[in-house]
Amino acid sequence: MNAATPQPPARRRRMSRAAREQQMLDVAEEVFGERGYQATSMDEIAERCGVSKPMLYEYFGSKDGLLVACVTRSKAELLDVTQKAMAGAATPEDVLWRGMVAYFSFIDAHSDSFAMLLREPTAASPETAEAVEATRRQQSALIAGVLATFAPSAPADVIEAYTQIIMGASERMALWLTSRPDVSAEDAARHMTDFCRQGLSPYLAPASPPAGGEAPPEPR
Amino acid sequence: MNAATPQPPARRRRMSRAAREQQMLDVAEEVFGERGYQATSMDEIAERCGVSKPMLYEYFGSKDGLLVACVTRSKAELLDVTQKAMAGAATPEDVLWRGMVAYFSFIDAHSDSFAMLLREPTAASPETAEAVEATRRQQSALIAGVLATFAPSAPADVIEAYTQIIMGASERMALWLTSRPDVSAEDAARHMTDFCRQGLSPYLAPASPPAGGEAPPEPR
DNA sequence: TCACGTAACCTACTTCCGGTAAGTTACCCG
DNA sequence: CGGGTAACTTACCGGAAGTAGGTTACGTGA
Repeated sequence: MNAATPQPPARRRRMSRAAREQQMLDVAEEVFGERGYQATSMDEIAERCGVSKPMLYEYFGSKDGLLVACVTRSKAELLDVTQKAMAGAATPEDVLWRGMVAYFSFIDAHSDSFAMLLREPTAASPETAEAVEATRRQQSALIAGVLATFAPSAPADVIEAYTQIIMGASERMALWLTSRPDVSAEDAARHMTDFCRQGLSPYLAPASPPAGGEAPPEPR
Repeated sequence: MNAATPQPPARRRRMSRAAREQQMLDVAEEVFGERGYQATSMDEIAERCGVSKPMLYEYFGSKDGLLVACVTRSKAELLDVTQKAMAGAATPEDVLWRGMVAYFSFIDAHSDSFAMLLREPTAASPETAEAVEATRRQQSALIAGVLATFAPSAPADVIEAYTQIIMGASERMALWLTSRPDVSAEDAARHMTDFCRQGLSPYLAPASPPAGGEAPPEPR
């Protein structure tokens, strides 16, 4: 793959800690995405970085540590994109719609590495799984917040349960999306918002204006 | 460690292929559940079976193969229990309710090993992940069937999407359930059915009788 | 009841990979 | 231009997956 590009400057350069770290994460994300966590060896990642294995351990401590770093970075980016997208919304419905579109679009664009992120994160030790679960909690917090404004009359346990429902549904939907080239991110978002709007209807804020207008393109 | 217990019947018995296979699956499910996939060694499973490692390879080919066999067996059992529970239902709503209760109850009862099943299955090679995904498709088929009777007016793509939504939501909900001792399987089932009934309402069969009566205990 | 074939089983190994110790080299700064 | 530091390497260990080939218990027919 890189046989034709033996690095323009044939000499390998020393890089600053920060730069090397980002490069390692880029490479690791790519290789994990290609091969899966198990099938990836640290030696291969190191080689693709043009560096030797102990460097990876210097920076990330362990293979698990590297995976967690990848997941953390990607999820943070995903969360950021989603949050920014929702910021411009007027109505709660619009928040939901924009959030979903941003979420699915991002995953669709990064599908190769994200398939791993959505399924692989639990690959290793319980502590690793816990670290990954922690990033998921950030996302739950965001969703719970949306739900609380969207359905202010819902009791706390319902909010909590529905947060889990929406998280699980979104992840599975994202996986489905990556396996179906004919389904667009908007399609996925529309199905999700349709389902969720109805699901939440018993708790809907009564004061919701008569449909934003540019928001969800109508259940067809 | 085992110095004090030199096995009550000091002689180890030879077992038939079928019996040994089931015992191995039982032990593997237990150990995977305790330690997680990665942290479990084939030697440990073999030792707990009172047998040596090559036997495991004789029967299951590889560590992945053993995991797949565990998952397949458990998921088949889960599917069976769920299907049987739904068989006795009168209305579509009741089908949904009974299915959910059976599903969550089963997972709650087997929580230790099922936490692994729900999160760990993708831990290994892509082929393994695919094998596990295949068992998931059986479950999708069941759900899609329920949806088709529940919401006969829904178009095919909606059925498909909602199937994924419900699968993901159920799995996430199951995970949440196992981490929350104060939440019962019925609680989880109630939240799911409430949400789904509403979510599906635009496509509901018009002829659905005015609420079963003994089915979902009312959204509180 | 005893030989005998087969299938369950084991010992002893190779290989591969995660992880580490200890030494080396490029670069920055005075 | 010399010294110090931080990026980097080689060469190794231990442990677990997977395997080759031999051994022993058990059912079965004479």
